[in-house]
Amino acid sequence: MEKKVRTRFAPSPTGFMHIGNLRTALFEYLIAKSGGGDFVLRIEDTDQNRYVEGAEELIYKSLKIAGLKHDEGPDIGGKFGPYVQSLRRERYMEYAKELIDKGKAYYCFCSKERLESLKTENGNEFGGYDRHCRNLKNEEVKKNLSQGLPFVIRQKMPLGGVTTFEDEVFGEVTVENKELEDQILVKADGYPTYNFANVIDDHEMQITDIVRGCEYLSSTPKYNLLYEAFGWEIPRYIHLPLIMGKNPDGTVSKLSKRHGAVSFEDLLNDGYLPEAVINYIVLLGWCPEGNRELFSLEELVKEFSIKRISKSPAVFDYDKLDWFNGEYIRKESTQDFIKHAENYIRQGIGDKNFDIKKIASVLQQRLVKFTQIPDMISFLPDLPEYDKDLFINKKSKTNLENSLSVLKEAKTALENLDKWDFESIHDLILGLAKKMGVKNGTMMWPVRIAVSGQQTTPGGAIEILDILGKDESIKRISYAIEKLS
RNA sequence: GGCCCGGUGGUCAAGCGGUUAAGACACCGCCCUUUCACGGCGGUAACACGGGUUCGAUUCCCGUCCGGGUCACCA
Repeated sequence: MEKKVRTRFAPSPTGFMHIGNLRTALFEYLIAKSGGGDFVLRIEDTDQNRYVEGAEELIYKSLKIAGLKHDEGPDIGGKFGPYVQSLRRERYMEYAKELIDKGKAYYCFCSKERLESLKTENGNEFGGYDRHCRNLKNEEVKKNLSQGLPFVIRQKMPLGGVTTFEDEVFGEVTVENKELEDQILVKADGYPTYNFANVIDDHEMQITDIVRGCEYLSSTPKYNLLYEAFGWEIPRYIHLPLIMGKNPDGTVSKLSKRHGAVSFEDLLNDGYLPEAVINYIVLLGWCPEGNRELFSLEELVKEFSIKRISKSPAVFDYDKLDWFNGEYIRKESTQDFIKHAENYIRQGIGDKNFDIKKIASVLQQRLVKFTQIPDMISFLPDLPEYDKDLFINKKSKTNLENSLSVLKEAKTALENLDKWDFESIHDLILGLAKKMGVKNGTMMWPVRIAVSGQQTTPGGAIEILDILGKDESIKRISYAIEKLS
């Protein structure tokens, strides 16, 4: 029987959810779920210098918002716990010692200063560790230990030969062992390094599929050597192509802070919907079989296939994200949209008592992201100062003269209108246009300019009149008439 | 610099030896229209280069070039 798929998301608590990490989590989730397996969350906090307050909560929160529900984790438990590495600290040392006994690892007493001088000495910034302590005599090791000398434990790499592994997306990758440094497994503070803790935990938690960014591709042989040293089964590797960001000079590099908002929280604060972000990033390095692009998470679970993960890096493109966001905004129910937009709308209209629902319905059809709202509707509470040339529009056949007469007619008609709603205003204005023998545009354009003071607006003349209300609308039209007289 | 990986329009991408080389975003034009947006229609635009293999290469192999990743007591 096929073993049940188990993937894990293993972030370190850095205080933000990098978009690359989110994408990795998403793929891990999809691989687990599409195979009917489990998705495990493990916190990798082995760097005690990097402790960030509240970081773990942020991880839970982000996963929840993204809809990536884990089956095991620090917050919900599971039979392979604890799921926080600092809580598993003792076992790593035991495993490291086991490796020493097996002759696959060794104590190293080199000082950081010595290591540093190794690099500067020969002007060789890429020079690695010189394996100084690899062949220390047993007595010497014992002596150093008993003297309480600080030490690290290093992995003993084979000096020759090659290590080959199979990656599900990149295929067979071979690295010469001499390229592999005797990497540190246990640090001087007794904590394991990422590379070591990762292997131990993945094995203990019975992770079957290791999914991660392909920046780990070249260090994977080190992992395999560890698995082999322990005699453990090597998991499947699934390395994901990197997400790149555009640099100001036109080049690209691994997406990072300098490319702007790249954490999930930033994107959310920027007015993007989580569903849109998820949908967009899943298409970065993966594509479905057909031409469809819009997918819910559940649909992705059905559709996902490791076979269709691509190898080449993908540039993160805000234009496309914007498009997805617009699509998702338009798909929202009116209720949901209002829920998401309300605060932004209130921010835009200040203390004015406009109908939020009416504003929302006008916005939903043309919004790209929620943060645009205040600017888009700022003309509602306060009529901006504008140039009367705005009344001139070729397509609508308007000029200063006919705008004035249209506005005068509109004003009196509007003043006599008792019932102020979309329907009534609509009929009135259109009737007026007919009466005056002008095309609708010639009627609407001046009115819209008069009540908005802007060349482009969300919604047309009638919607704006409706939102503004009778008094304010007439006030603005009067002002325009004055301006044109 | 060593090693590893990649290279189809500006971006995401299908393709898997024979295609008029899909589709989406962006851009441009037209239509719709009450401005904008939405929607509809159309358009510009790509197989990095050089060698092989083959009747035939975007597709397979090699080299070059370009891009990225990695070389921490970070993850």
